[in-house]
Amino acid sequence: MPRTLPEPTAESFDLTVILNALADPGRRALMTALYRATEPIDCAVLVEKADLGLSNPTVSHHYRVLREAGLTRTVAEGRKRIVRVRRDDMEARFPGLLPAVLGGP
Amino acid sequence: MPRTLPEPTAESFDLTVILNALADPGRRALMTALYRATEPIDCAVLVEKADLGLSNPTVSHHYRVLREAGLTRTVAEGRKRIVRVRRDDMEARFPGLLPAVLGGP
DNA sequence: AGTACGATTCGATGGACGTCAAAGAATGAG
DNA sequence: CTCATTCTTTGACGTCCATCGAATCGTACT
Repeated sequence: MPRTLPEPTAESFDLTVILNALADPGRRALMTALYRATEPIDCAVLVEKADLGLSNPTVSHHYRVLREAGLTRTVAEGRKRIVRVRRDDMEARFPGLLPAVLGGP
Repeated sequence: MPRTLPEPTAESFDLTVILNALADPGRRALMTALYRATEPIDCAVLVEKADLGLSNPTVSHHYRVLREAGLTRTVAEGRKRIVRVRRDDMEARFPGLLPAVLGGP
């Protein structure tokens, strides 16, 4: 039974929070890898792709920051966490921001 | 005799530093006001436009952070500081970033 | 039930950041 | 030359943040 973890509405996005989230190299590495993936992806798989040298609690913390900034949507499916970029909401509120920061269209 | 204050080359721009600079509301207010101005502008005039409730040392600190991130170019002319956005360098390194963050084209 | 596994939370620690008051240059006026 | 004005630097203070180890929680598998 999939549960969507708490996240802000697109209307309540705060640019300061978003830029702070993207300002951290680890989080941006996660976002870049996630941004390239066209499909929702398992958090554990993504963190391997990003290849950060960070402990599990720290990675979990970064996922939370990204989600609470509105950059990602996380769905809990059993033990796994499936994460994706909220492209449409981000494009609606801050057009062109993600492409500019993460590269590519 | 105008002196250009120290600044990084466009090649050495660091996205982490740039996003950190833009993540602060006060600095972003300065940048937004500066971005709208098509001409180089006196720092003191700009800070009035932005209307931050900050002390002089703090404003000076923010100007320095923006400059050292590569976002602005500051030229000292006598007692004045003339500042402008490094549009071309920013567009060359991170196309679309400033428009996306500061709004408008 | 019990165990194993993945993710989160808690507590602590070290460092970075924003802020200001006071001291320190630099420049223009008298 | 001296003084006054304006910006910058320094030092200090409080706060926030990234990070990790250990403990906790929830789920799946036997």
